[in-house]
Amino acid sequence: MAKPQEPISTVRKHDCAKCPLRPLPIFRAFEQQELAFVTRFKKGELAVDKGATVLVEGSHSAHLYTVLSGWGFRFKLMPDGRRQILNYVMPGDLIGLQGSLMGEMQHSVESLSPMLLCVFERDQLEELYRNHPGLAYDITWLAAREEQMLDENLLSVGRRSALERAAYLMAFIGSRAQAVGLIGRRSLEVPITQQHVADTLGLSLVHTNKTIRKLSNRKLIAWHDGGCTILDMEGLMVLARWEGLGQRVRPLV
Amino acid sequence: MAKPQEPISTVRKHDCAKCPLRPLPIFRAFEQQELAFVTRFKKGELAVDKGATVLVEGSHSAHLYTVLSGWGFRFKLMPDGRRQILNYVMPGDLIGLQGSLMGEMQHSVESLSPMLLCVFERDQLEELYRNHPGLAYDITWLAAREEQMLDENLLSVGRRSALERAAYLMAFIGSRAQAVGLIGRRSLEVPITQQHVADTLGLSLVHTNKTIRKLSNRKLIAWHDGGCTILDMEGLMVLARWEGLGQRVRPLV
DNA sequence: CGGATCGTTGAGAATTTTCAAGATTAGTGG
DNA sequence: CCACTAATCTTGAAAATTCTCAACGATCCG
Repeated sequence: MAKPQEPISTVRKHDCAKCPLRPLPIFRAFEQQELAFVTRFKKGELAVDKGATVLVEGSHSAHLYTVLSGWGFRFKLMPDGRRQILNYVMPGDLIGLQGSLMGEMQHSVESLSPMLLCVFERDQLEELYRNHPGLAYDITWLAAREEQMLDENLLSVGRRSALERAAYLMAFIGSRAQAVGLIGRRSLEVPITQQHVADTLGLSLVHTNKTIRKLSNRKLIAWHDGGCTILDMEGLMVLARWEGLGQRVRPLV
Repeated sequence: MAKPQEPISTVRKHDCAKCPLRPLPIFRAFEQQELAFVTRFKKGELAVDKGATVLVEGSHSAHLYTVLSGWGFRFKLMPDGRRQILNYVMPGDLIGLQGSLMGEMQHSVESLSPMLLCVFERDQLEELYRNHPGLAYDITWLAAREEQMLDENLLSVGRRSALERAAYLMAFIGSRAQAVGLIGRRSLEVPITQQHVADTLGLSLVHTNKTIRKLSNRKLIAWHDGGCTILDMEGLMVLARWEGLGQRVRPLV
């Protein structure tokens, strides 16, 4: 596991009206009035390095974030150090909602690359719900989407073989990343280590290594130090017996 | 797997003002005005038998439900029949939200006992968000809680040994059931088969049987045909290395 | 150079699955 | 009442998967 570093905050603030994410076809268009509120809701930006702990289990964060750029992951630890990665976070994802609503964070979030996060204040959530039902609905929508992804991940860890699981994970990450333009058409590059894969799939590092090798041999992915490239999304999905996410237009808060 | 039966609907309608659930200490008190809306929001009740399919993957349900009484579970199937149980549903739980928000159900729900469900209409969700921000907030809260439980389940399936996993599951179900008065102080009776346990833990039926035997031998649970009794919640939690759910007061919609 | 991270490999050990069979119980139709 | 079926739980043993242990190679960086 990478040694977590401290977040580094910056003052620079992207204008929500010129949000680089919102024009993507995957995100629904916003009303002028919604945009205005979000602009006001946004308190600033947080820039973190690769390997930084963005949110930590057990803490009471006063903030929630929307990922503007970069990769990260959500995870839980057991007292004896076993780690389970729950999901990956990518641009457009809202993180810290659980902590904001229910008080204490029940999981941590760490970055896989430098990340830029839009910072919102928990205390303004109430106002959002009171005055902007459309945005409130969007937040619930995003929570339901996270739940749906967790359902898929749980099915995978519980019922797929090691090889299927690894194929599913690569296809899952790849298709999500593609939808938000994180990876180009020809450079499906994912910045994770085999330890991350192991902790996501619920497998040992050694067995993960051997499983990844099989995917490489089949030319479905290519692994290089500190990351991998997805070569054949279609093939991965077939191997995993996975239908793919319904990638419908979604809100961006 | 039990053969799913058809739901049976009834006309009888509990008065929300006399809701048998709301007085429980685990649920937060409602404003008079919230209660009034919920009463209007509630379209009726659905009574289903044990083994009924309440919601089915792939369908577009126009309803969502709050469980008034009984047990059930959420699950996903793979094309070849492998089944993963994602979570259990108990009184006070809201089901069908994913389907209502995102269109198509991505999982199914089946009953483990006769159940009584309060029926709400998807179309009125919008009005709820527009006019009752407190309730909207509650719904998001419930979605976040579901996500939190899924996180725990995923950690368990991914990183706990078979014995720990089984212990966790029993403690998890037991503590949730206790919180909503589903099981009395001395009769911690859970109506599930070993096949359900296997499909929850991601284990084979045979190995699940042997694992459950170990829990029985340690006097942590007692298994009888078609269900089990939890004997030692504390012991189960220690064995699973599980801290328990933060059982805070929660909303009931 | 020395330390740290990351990936790779072989081999034995442990866990878990699969296969096959049987016991018990409850319900059903004759 | 009885024969029969279906569901559930049990058990043993072989097979397959996965884990642990123990190395080692490569790269990067101060």
